[in-house]
Amino acid sequence: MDFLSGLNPQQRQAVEHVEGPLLLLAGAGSGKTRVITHRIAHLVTAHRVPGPAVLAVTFTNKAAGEMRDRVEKLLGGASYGLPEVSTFHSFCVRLLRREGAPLAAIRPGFTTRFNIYDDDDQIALLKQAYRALGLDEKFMPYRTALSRISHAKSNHTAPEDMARNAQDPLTQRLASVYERYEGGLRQANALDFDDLLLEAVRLLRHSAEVRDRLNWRIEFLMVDEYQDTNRSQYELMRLVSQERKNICVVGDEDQSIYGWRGADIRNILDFEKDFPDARVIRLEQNYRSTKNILEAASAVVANNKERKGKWLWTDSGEGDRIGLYEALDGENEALWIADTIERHMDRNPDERIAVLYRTNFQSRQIEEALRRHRRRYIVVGGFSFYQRAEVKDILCYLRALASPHDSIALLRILNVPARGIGKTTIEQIEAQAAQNQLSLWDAIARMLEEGALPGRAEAAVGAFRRMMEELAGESGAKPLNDFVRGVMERSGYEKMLAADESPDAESRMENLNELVNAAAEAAERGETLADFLDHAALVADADQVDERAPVSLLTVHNAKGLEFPVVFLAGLEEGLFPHSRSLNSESMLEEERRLCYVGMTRAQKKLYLSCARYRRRFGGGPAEPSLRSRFLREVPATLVEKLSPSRGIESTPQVDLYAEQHEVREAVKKNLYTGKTYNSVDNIKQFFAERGMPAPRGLEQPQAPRPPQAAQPSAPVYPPRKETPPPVARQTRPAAAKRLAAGATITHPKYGRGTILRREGDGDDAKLTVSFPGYGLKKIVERFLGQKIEE
DNA sequence: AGCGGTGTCATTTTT
DNA sequence: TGACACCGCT
Repeated sequence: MDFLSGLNPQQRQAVEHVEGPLLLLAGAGSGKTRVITHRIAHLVTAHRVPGPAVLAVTFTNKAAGEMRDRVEKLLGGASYGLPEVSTFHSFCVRLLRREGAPLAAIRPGFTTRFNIYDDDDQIALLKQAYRALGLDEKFMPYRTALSRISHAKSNHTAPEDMARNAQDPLTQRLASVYERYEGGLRQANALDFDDLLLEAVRLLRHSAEVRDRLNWRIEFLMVDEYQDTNRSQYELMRLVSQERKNICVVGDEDQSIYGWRGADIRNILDFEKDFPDARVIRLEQNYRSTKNILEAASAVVANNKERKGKWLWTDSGEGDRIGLYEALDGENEALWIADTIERHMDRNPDERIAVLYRTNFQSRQIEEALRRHRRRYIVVGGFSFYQRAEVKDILCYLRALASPHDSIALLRILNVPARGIGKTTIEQIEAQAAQNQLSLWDAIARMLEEGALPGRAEAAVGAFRRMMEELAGESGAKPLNDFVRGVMERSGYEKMLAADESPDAESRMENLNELVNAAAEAAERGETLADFLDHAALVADADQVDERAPVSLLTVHNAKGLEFPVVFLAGLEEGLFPHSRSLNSESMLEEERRLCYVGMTRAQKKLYLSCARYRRRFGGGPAEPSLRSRFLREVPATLVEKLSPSRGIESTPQVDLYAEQHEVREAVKKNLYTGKTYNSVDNIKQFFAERGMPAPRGLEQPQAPRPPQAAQPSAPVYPPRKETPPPVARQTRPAAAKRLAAGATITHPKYGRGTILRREGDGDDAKLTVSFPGYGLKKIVERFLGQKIEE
């Protein structure tokens, strides 16, 4: 078989590279998956490398699955043995389960039957730590604490280190939360996602035997999306490849968008330093987008300093210019998007369309507008199957049955369904556990023995314990799916749902049936309960990305790795994209810019950019004026076609147009809009069914006629404002009221440097909304700022 | 133990 | 707007 034909010279070089470190800088749409899979196939067939001696590591299950499929297809049914394609985390789990025993020497209590704690579990553990320390979320939001702890862990900062180096009382206390958090993990013999990597690294450092064995087995290592690796992933990959140095990393520094999660862009920027004899190959030919799209995106990202520098080129034609629409407000932006989508679909019904945005809340208005056109769409993101509350509940039963000392799992189900174990009782048990360093399960046992609980509580807790013991006795005695079903029945969970009259109880029951199906499939594959739980923890596979959906709504982060013929990138405004939290740090701003680059390069044929002059940030408040994103200014004007209505806000609102729009809006509110988010086909179908309407186009066989009231909102007109003068003021009136316009940087005596996002009012009453790094958004009366103006 | 009212707060999220 | 934690009531 020949895996070299059909490749461009650089791709071919990469595929033919055999020994030694290789850095593959693969620009967007440059065919990197093709190169990786072909290189694997080439190694196996031309160089007689046994399949299993190749390890390819990715971040997502989806990427791993795709790669595995493609390699299998390339190698056909031949008997080379298949390479190992795995996510970082599942690779670590496998390693730790199989060969992790030596870790017990340096991590007392560790066994290879550890539990895996996901997000929810982490938060539950944090809550417990807060409670024990008498803290509440006002001290620090859970998410923030979690992120800080995660960063600390990944940098090998122990709780003691954090406490010692703490510069402020907040960090001081966080250190004790961190300590408790770690203690809770140990107590339950649990590893969080960070630990899976960290412990794998520790294992390989600690045990020369395990390390050598692994290095001997894995001859070639490939790492995908290298720009998104964090420190421990980097260390892990180094350890795995240290013997032969046959490490090939593939990535694009311009697409590094997970710095906030600990990804370290230096891993890719410094690869040549870390591996001095590394070969570097750039894949710069883009096979995805038109010339105009590519140039526009490249021009934007070229403003970044932290990059190795690439310039993508393409053989394809110029294509259309980039459409730019400046709407009056978020609603009109959404209406315009929906309208433009309709026109596209009329002309080209088979071209998939994506609407990308920076933050999830933006999807609401767009959904609303699409629903008005009865256009079928999906929202990517949101809850995956295994994260749903009811699924998680049953999984926690299973976990608590498989490992009774998994206190977080036990805590979650202790009184679900309600069985008379109240808050006070739970607190007592927790206190007992904390005092004597026991798991909740052991604490329960001891309190029952000692008669330490009041009569009613004792009966309830005792009954719970007996139930769990009985259930545990049945584990393994019957097929997994029967066991799961049994748990649902005996725990009373099924009964609880049956008694629930609320409309979504039915769908929750369906989800649980689905869980039983999943268990049945696992059983057929010969998996044990423990295998099944690993799978549930590591595979958050959602029923998401429906490839058939003609219109997808998703965040730019979620769009990474995808491509669409038509792409809308919405909400390009200062403070939204780039996000306000990034405005004060150069490196964060560069990440926003990369994010913008990722968004733009998803488009194959047509790219639309849009922004709004006014935007309603949260619920009810008035729409507030906003500034065009700096990224828009970075797109060369020659590549842009302005689509904004000629009759802009400068002109007086025309009453008839406004009235017409107003009517439409009212109709929308009455007939269609419920304020809820519908993100599955079934929901949309149900939504229309409830209202006795025909289902949206594409959902039903006979195509429903276009609703007559779907008017074309072509010339958006803004309702007269009550207080603030029209926004034109800001852009055409040069420095009328002092020079503190949005975008300027100021220095505040207390908060330091900050960027002005908004200005309200005038004269002495002028209020500024300023984003300060580390403090968030603050409103400040201009008068009090004195002369602290920097620019 | 479970409810309803009130206050607070709002990125991005591969595993 | 809407998700949540908390409080006080029953």
